[in-house]
Amino acid sequence: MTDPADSTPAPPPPSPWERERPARTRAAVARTPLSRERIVEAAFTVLDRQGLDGLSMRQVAAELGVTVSALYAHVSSKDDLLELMYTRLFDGFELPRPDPDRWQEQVRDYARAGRRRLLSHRDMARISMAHVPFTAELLPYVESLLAIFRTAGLPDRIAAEAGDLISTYIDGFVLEEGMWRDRAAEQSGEDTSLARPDWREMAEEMQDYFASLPAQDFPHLRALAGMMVTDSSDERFDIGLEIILRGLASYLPDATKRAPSDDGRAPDTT
Amino acid sequence: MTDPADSTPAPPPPSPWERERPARTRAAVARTPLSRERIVEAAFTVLDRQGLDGLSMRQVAAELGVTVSALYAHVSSKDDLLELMYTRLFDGFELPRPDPDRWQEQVRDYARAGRRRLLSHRDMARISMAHVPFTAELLPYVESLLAIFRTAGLPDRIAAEAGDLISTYIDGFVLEEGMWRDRAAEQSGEDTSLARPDWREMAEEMQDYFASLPAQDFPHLRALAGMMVTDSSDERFDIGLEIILRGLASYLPDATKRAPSDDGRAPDTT
DNA sequence: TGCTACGGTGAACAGTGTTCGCTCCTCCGC
DNA sequence: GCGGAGGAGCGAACACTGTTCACCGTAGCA
Repeated sequence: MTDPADSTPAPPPPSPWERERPARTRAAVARTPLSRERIVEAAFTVLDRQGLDGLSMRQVAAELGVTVSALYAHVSSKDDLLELMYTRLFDGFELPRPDPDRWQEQVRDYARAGRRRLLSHRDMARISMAHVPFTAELLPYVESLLAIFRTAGLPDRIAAEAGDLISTYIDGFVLEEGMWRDRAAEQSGEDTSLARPDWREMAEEMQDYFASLPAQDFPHLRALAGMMVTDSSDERFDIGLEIILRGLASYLPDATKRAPSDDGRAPDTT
Repeated sequence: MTDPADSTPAPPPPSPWERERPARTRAAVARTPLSRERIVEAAFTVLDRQGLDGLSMRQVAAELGVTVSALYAHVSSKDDLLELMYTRLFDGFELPRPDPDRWQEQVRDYARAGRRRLLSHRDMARISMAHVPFTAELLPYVESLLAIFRTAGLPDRIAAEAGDLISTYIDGFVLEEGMWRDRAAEQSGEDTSLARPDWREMAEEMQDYFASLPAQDFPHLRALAGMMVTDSSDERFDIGLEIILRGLASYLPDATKRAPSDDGRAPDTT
């Protein structure tokens, strides 16, 4: 805020012509007039840099070169801001036209896309977990998911629960991913930027710990040590997803046809 | 933790004999000397009264008639305290001896008991969601769950993921329950003690809202309005659980035998 | 009787979300 | 061209938060 063109990445370029915008007598530089959109954008910047615990209204204000109280003219509270960020997550999420023959793949795509979006911003799963997509602008997305289930032929009770189930699964899975990442980061480097390869290191450490447990008390934990904590989370995510999908498929009227593994994409269980 | 006598519900009774403990000159009353256990207990009291957002170290200290800094002699941080509370949740959780023929019922019992415990303290699901049961004293519980899955005959990869899956499901479900409860409470009565019957009222309100949506844009949401938000959460919990169990069952070698609904307890899908 | 050890105190620090009175800039109507 | 009105942003304040640290009073031991 000291000089024009300082704190934000792309302020209007200097433009020597138009000597207008005479750089207000105040410290505030002449810049676009602080909308909800700009606040949300700045909040994401702070979130990615400092995590949810470091996301304070003052930090967001500083990011914009503005005082805290200015934010409250556009955002009614911090919860309001978090809800805006949550809603923003769904922007551009593409809604498939339900196809009964491809419903499992459509759900898979939906879930994977959801996870990808949650991973696109630090601690986003924590924010997502604290909200429910029942605001007016998010209803189309839950409608779309329910459409897939219902047109696939699932009973209503099952379809209604399935939406909650996979949403919870996505959020919960990514949340746990984030916890592992945080734990790994805090264990070695304070600054998260340098502590990238320690994630793998921590997975090994955890495996070693499981393997070191007394064999008579923890036979199963030892046996599964290699699978409980693995660095390829993608695979784990797909497995959990597949379990849910199979459970749902068992409720289809013609369950016999597509029961165990028919669509050729289910991960093998070796 | 496995003492024959349960953990702490019985602090030393007043004992009118022994007029000692001369009620220190200070404001502090003469009382047992502030252990970790007593701090956790007080924290639960504050939690139930004021919720997680109202659970501050100062409140806990006040509950004990003690200054904040005194707490830090027994508890290294607030996170430490929360972890203690999380661990305490498992106290007395009974571990079944895995029985391959009853594995589904055992998992159901496990899940229902878990949910019951989460419901026993306000906002407990939020605390649980932020932790992972990989500390030394909690490992027996995950071992026990894995034992059920493995002895039932599930492939290792599936068993490893199943533990995470149902844990996440339990936490996520109860967390959402709590959000509904909170929303209903804040909508009418500020004080949570008087706002009991409004939960049902809000469910109706939500159903009405869904039913009022434009029929052409939200056909499925309208069709499922009655099931998305119902006051009998128990039923919804069991349905989600059943979906997961069926998915898991589909991975059993002899999947044909117990595929759709054999154990007679699965809820019908009418 | 003196002394040490320790559990608890109170004040302080740096930070939080939120509110409110005020200043100053901009723009509109005259 | 000028005066007034509106409003955006400022800065200080309030009531909190988690955490630390120098101090002290009491208890038990020598």
